[in-house]
Amino acid sequence: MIRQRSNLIERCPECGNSTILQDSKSAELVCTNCGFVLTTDMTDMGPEWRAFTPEERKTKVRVGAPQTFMLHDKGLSTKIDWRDIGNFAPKKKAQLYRIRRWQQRIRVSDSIEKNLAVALSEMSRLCETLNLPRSITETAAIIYRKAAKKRLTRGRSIHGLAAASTYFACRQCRIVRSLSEVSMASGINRKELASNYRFLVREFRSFVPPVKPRHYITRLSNQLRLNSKTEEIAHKISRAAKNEKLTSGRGGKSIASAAMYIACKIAGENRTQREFAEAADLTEVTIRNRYREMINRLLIMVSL
DNA sequence: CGGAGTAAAAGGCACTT
DNA sequence: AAGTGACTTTTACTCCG
Repeated sequence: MIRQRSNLIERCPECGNSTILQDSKSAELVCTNCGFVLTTDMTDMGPEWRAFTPEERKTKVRVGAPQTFMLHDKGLSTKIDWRDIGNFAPKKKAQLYRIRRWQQRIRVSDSIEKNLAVALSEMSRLCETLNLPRSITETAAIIYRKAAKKRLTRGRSIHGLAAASTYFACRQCRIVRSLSEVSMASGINRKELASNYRFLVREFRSFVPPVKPRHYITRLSNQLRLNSKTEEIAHKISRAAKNEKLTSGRGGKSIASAAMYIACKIAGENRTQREFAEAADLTEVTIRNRYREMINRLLIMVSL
C-alpha cells in the first residue's frame, strides 16, 4: 500500500491538529500534537540524501531516478528499448540487435550480478510487505552486496540470504521486526532464517546489540494505541526493573509487556494481558511471571 | 471473561566434545 | 555438528471472583 505524501497532510482524527509527522525511524505517521499514530503502513517517498545548506541541496539534487543500492547496477547503466521505433533498413536493424545484445551482456554480466539482481528485487518486495522504510531497504541491499562480494552466497539460497540481510538491516537500524515476521513475509522458515542471520553476523564480525525493552515499548504502545503518558510510565517501570536486576536473561518483549501492563493499571487504561500477549507475540503466563516479579520488587523499593 | 498460579514440555543460548 | 546444562517461555490445565 503506497500513499503519496500529499495525502498525508490531513487532520489528526484524535485532536484535530494538522501537524502530522513522518517518523521514518519507526516507519509510522505520528501527530506532533498528541502522539496519535495514524498509520504504520508508510512508505518513505523522500530522497535518499540529506542536505543542510542551499548549496548542498543544489549539488545533490538531480534529474532522473536517484542512485540506489536496490538495483544491481545502482540504476546507472543505460537501457535500450526493446522495440524498434520507426522504420530501419535491414542493415541498421541488425546493428541495433547486436548493440542490444551486448548491452544486455554488459548490464548483467557475471554470475554475481545475476545473483544480485534476483536478491535485490526479492528484498524490495520483502521490505514492502513488512512496511519498512526506504532506508532499511537500502541498508539490506548494502549488507547483501557485502555478502556477495565476500562470496558468502555460494551454496546458500538467494532468498534465504536476502531475508537474513533484511532482518539484519532491521536489527542494525533498531526497527523492531521479529524473526517470525520476516519469516512469514519471506516464506523462509524461521530456523533457516535465524541460522543465515547468525552466519552473516559471524562472517562480518559485527556486534548487533539485542533489542532493548524500550524499543518494544515504543512499538507496542503505537500498535495498541496507548496514551503517551502511559508509555512514559512504562519506560520508567522498565528502567526501574533494570536497576533492580530483573531484566538480565529475560526477553526484552516480556519486560516491555509487563511494564506496559502495569503502566496501564496505574494510568487507569484498562487493557488485558491477552491484548499485550497477542501484540507482543508471547503468552499471558510470561507476562504474569515478569509482572509478578516487578510488583514484588518495586513494592519493596517503595516500602524502603 | 480476566486473571493467578503450577508442572512439565519445549525452546534458545553458551559452552564443550 | 551434535550434546549438555542452566535458564526462559510455552503448553495445558485448575481454580478464583
